[in-house]
Amino acid sequence: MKYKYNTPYSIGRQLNLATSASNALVSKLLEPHDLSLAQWTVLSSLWQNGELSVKSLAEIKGNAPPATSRIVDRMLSGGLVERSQNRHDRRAVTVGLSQKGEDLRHLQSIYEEVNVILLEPLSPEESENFFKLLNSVEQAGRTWLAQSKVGDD
Amino acid sequence: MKYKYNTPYSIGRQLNLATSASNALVSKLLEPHDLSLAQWTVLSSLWQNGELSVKSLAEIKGNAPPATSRIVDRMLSGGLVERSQNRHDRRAVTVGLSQKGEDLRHLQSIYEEVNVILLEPLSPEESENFFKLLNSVEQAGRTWLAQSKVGDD
DNA sequence: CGATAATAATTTACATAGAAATTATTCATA
DNA sequence: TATGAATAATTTCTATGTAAATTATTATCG
Repeated sequence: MKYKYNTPYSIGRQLNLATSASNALVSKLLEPHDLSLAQWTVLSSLWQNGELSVKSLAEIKGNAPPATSRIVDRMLSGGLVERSQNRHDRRAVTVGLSQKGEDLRHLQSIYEEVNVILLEPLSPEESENFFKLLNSVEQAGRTWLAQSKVGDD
Repeated sequence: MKYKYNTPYSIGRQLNLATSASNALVSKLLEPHDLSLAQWTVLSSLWQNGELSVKSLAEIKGNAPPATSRIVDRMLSGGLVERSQNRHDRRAVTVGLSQKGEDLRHLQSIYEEVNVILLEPLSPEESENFFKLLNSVEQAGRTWLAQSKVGDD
């Protein structure tokens, strides 16, 4: 079979393909440390910001609280984080690093390795531009979604 | 809380954020038609290429066969596709459109609507460039992954 | 002040994804 | 041509994601 399939000129499709390649790469790098990408993301948020609520962790990762709540559960079992009650708001939970989680702080820089690998074919200007384009597209998507909710489509 | 959180300058993170916004947008557009993104993707592949094997569908979508096998199962139950045995290779399965799946062909163009929404803030040149950059990044990731397997890291 | 609305987290239900193992079939080659 | 390697699909297991419902707590406002 010489020619490949017909595929649409779809930004959504290309976004998914690139993201899935990126995520596979990160998973590979994290494998020796027994960390999933989702877990690394939580640790990274804590390394950079200190203690955070589940809501904040979810915001940073860009997904819904239930997903984050479960990841934190697993990380608790794995001894990577600690959970305590927020003193000022008893609804809220404070998630912080355990000693074990703190000791992995050197893994923070993995995202830089990934940047280097993914951006290898691009010039510094193109790389910078790419990041900005991704951000524009994300904002355009979110803006449309927010408006579609107002209109109650 | 005036200032947002500290987040890494991570291409992987920005890819995930943009992709998740895009996917949420598509899901919203497909909702009235009772289709998931995964199902639309299978239909789109069939609309553009005619009958395909599970392996081919998985390749086009860019994921592993088990995922595709399951989606096809659900679509069979929903009457969107038909399954038959490949005449030349009895291991292979041929997935084709049912009448119901054929009747949804007008939904093929949804990806163009999504392109318009996501690329709205960009000029045509920037849009074209963005698509190429996504492709470069995907290839860089896949190349690295393939090499890491040879080296048996 | 007290009723109602909003918020934080979790639970449940369901869809999706990958890896590994399994089965059936085909290919390659000695 | 017979046997071992490769391939196509599926099943099982585990991890992850969203949406909706639930619980507990806090905020708002008449």
